[in-house]
Amino acid sequence: MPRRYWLMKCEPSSYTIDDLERDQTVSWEGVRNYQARNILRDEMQEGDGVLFYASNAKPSGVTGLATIVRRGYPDHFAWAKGHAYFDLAGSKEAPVWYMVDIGFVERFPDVVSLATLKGTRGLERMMVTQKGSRLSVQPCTRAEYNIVVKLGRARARR
DNA sequence: GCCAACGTTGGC
DNA sequence: GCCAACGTTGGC
Repeated sequence: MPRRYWLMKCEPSSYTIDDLERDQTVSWEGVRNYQARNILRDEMQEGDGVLFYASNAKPSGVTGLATIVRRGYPDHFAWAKGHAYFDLAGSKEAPVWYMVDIGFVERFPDVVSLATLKGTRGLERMMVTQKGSRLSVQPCTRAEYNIVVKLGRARARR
């Protein structure tokens, strides 16, 4: 299986690339959307590349890179009664929701803003640049990933 | 804070 | 199975 690439969103009020740099690895629980669940459960593999995206931020954009360090496994918070991520769907015996672990790779010196992504050739078809794109875990192509990495690193040379 | 876009729920 | 109502996401 060749290395694949993803974009994962998180609001800075919950977790940031700085938090990930401090923690080095973190479990990505709490995703409660079936399309995203399918990606977490079935598609992500250890070593895949992740664009770490800050949503609802000033500005929103890609703040760094991560990688999948543990492929999909059941999100046990889904059956923790009283927990914010508790969900009636599924059970320990028949899990519905899944999570992965991600690891820190690199923090960009500056955020690559959504406006920049939208204005960059080659990213016109990237999911995050489309209007109304709400999926919190999105696939992207290797070409798109590489373009964003270049943008993120280029800013260090200003 | 506003509101458009989206996913989910539930009545019928 | 349709679709209106609702709650959430997330850009601005």
